Amino acid sequence: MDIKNPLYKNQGIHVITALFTVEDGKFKVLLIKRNNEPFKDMWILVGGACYNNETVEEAMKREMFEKTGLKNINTTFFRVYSNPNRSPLMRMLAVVYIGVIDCKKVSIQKKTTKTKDADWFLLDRVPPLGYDHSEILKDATEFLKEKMFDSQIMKGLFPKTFTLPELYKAYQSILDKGLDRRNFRKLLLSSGIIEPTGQLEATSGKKPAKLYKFCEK
Amino acid sequence: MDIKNPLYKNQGIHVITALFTVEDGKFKVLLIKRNNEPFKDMWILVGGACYNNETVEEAMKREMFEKTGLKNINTTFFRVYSNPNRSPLMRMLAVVYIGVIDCKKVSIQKKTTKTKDADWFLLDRVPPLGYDHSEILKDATEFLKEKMFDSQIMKGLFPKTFTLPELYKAYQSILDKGLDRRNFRKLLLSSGIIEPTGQLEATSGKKPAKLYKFCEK
DNA sequence: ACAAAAGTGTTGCATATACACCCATGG
DNA sequence: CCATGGGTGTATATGCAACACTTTTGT
Repeated sequence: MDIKNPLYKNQGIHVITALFTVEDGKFKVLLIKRNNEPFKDMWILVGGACYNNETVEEAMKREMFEKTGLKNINTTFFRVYSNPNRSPLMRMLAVVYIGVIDCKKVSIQKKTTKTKDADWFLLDRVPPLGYDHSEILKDATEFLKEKMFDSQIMKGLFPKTFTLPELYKAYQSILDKGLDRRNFRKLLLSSGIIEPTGQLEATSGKKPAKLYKFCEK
Repeated sequence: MDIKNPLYKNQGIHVITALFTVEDGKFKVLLIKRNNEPFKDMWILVGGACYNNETVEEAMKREMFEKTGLKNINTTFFRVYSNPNRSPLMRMLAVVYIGVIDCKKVSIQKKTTKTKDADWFLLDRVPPLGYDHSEILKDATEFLKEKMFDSQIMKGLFPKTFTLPELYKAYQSILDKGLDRRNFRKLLLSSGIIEPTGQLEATSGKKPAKLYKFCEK
């Protein structure tokens, strides 16, 4: 392979994460505001370029840390965007991940050398995004709704333990529709993605709920 | 983005297709023999580098044509392989597709400038492959077996019409196990991925079977 | 004993599985 | 009329959806 060949040279890989949360019953996504061209001052999903010595998973984690200060984020591969013109300066392939975390358990770094702001946005209040990130976000939201029921994708929202009523409310917020409370319970319990811990929540004023956790692996 | 930055420069994208067939009841994969370093004289899956002006889908189709002479192959995205050392000369991300075709309806170009041979291999007779293609082939085979029942991934084997007994035999060959003939019929008919054409096969010596086709889109 | 929220159960419908018989054709 | 292979049906089990009642706690 001739790395001077103009057909191949100057290709790059974007690693992007659509990071979601549920805060006070509201479904939100994390965006960062760019400090440099291209798309200076525009909001985009968290991400950046993959280095030569990294897997895309490693690059995705590094970029998340560099641009938001977040570490150990649980993410799932989503898909690849490869339109040659999706980035204006050079040809950048995009490898996109999806994650969900509890925004109250972390603090987001607002400014870095490459970003001038970072914040959680309600899904119906997202501004036009740089690159093709508006399209990516739309697709990623659909994907999350589908995969919530048969994957550990929601583990990041409840990394330790949770009650079924808590989980139920989070699912309703993301799906933006009502679910049968009792069937939801049966569905999740029989799915094999969560397991009981045998403990009860610390409560006040009502019947304490049982604590569950997402299964390991 | 600084394209002289050694962290980013000289990255490339491999587009790879695990192309399968069923010939005389035998499940096979198409391999090509390399003519150049690296992995000179070794067999690999069909693929090559993505150009700057192509989507990965377009590159996948071009590479398929250049290295085998095959056009209009129906493929499905499988996954990304990003180990930085998976290619020895430079960092190459791999975007992998899966397809299934009828090998009797096409002729494979044996030699090109980059390949010195091309052939269908029984899955249990595949030699050690170049790059990380042995691992990719193993993963892709698993994926095919799972997706056969709820996607159009098998459309390439029967691009026009087929009978249910023909389809049944192909499925058994790929899964390498027995299925209930009558339940297979009901499963496929109710899946919505195939539809009857109203016609019968041209037969000799037995009851003619009805012809079906994969639904459009 | 009451309010509030957690937890459990039942029934019907749809889908999947296991299994047996009938039908159309060519020779 | 028979051999070959295609096509259909039924009974059972399993999974999902709609729906109502009981339990536990703090006050």
